Amino acid sequence: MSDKHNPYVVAPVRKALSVLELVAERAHDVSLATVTRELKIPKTTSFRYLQTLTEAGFLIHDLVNDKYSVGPRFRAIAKADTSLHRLRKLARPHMHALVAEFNETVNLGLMFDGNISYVDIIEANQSLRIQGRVGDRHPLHSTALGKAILAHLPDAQRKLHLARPLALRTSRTLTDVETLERQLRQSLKLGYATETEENDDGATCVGAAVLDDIGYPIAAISLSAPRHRMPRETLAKAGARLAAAAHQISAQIAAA
Amino acid sequence: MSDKHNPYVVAPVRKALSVLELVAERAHDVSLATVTRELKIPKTTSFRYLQTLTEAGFLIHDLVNDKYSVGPRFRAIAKADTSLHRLRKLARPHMHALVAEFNETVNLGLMFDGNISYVDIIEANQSLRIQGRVGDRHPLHSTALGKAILAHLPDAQRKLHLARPLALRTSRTLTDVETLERQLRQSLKLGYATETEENDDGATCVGAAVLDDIGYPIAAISLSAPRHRMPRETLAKAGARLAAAAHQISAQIAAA
DNA sequence: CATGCGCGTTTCGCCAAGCGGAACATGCGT
DNA sequence: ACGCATGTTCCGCTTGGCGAAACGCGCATG
Repeated sequence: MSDKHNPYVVAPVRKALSVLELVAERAHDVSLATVTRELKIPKTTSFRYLQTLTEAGFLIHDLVNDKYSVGPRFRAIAKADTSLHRLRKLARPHMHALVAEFNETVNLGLMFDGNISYVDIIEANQSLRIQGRVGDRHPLHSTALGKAILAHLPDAQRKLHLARPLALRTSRTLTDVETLERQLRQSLKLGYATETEENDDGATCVGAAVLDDIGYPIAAISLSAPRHRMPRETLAKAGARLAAAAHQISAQIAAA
Repeated sequence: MSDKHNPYVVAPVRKALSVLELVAERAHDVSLATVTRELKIPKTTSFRYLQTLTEAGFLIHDLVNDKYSVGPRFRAIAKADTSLHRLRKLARPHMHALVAEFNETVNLGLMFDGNISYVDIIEANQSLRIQGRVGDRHPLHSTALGKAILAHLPDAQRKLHLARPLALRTSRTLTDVETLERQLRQSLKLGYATETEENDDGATCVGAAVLDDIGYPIAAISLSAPRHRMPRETLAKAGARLAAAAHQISAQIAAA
């Protein structure tokens, strides 16, 4: 594509990104005149792109000095991207180790819009396996990922989540808040959460929360297997291993 | 501006940034269909913006899974911005302390395109003071900032810079490479560089390099004063203090 | 103090490119 | 094998992105 002109490129977008790059890479605030001179574009064009990037929050306009610099939206998404990229990077070796040990699918998920969002999945090398998909959303209350996160939330936040209607996913889905709260307290003690056919028939999962440096649950990892491959002892062993892995990931995150 | 429509905003740019935000904030790779659904835009429009952002390097397109994720150009400028922002933030208190102690102007500069670029300046509280401007470019060989950086460059890089024509800024500008090399070696020993009326008539400056964690000079700080306010003892004292400040800034940078 | 210049902002007419719907291509699931 | 969802290509339309010119403002200079 570098030697072939892409007919779908929207030229104003391309040029505005050049303006953003110039401002972000310059060590100091940039004037409209500097943008015009260095990118060799008409000053009304510079003016429009600077206004657009500022309106979108990617730049800020210092009205006193008539200079532009990087804005909060750019920094926010840069930080989001860095955090997520780093979380995945730190978690992956642990997930691979868990798959190697148990030969079951291991998932990394985040809480997003009051649900669990699957961020990364490393699949077991078996024909019969629990198969989530990256990008899928599932409820908090009926997944091991979700329950692990709920267990570590501050009381007020957890109560808010559990106050919402709790969907029946299977006949075994827990929807009684008191029962759930009791289970979550137990999970907090154990260091891992479990769900048995609460989200998908035939599936058992065990999950553990990944915490930030102040103990807030930012993600969770889980291991999923068909129920018959998860006798009580295996579940407890997997739970302990997930808790240890989640703890290591949390420590690595905090060490930055 | 939030309750008033800005007529200069370029709509495609604004919308494309929304696409970039969506992808950067999503914890996993995003499909064209997801962008279309979540931003409620026609799929050909999604397609165009995704192609444009990818062409610009802000996103990458995983052709196997037909998913988009954050690309190298976005990460590069995010990193550049973070680094510069952090450098300024770490340096500022040290610069303020130096101004407080000597009551002369203190500058932070970077090497940029073979010149020194002034990034931040804290001015002395005196009528007669040396007045640079943020954004100004000056030669390496005739400024304390530049000489401090040159002193710490690897031999090959320093030789390349000194091989270029060395402009006469004042009658005292050094242009003989051997003399400069000898002075730079001395600066390396002292921990600071000086220039006396080599860049501006009447001005004396002393500067020290800020190094990264592998010892490469990424920036420099300097103090500028009218020559008569800089007797030999003051110069030496300022030099030692600048060296100490630069060293502390370097350590803070490395501690991340 | 007046003038000129540089910079940023506003206006205006032009035209081409951005837009979006439709059609097409592909791959996957049933 | 068929239907559906997703991604890509095509096409005609219209409107908004463009850039030159004009205007406003502030600063430097004589």
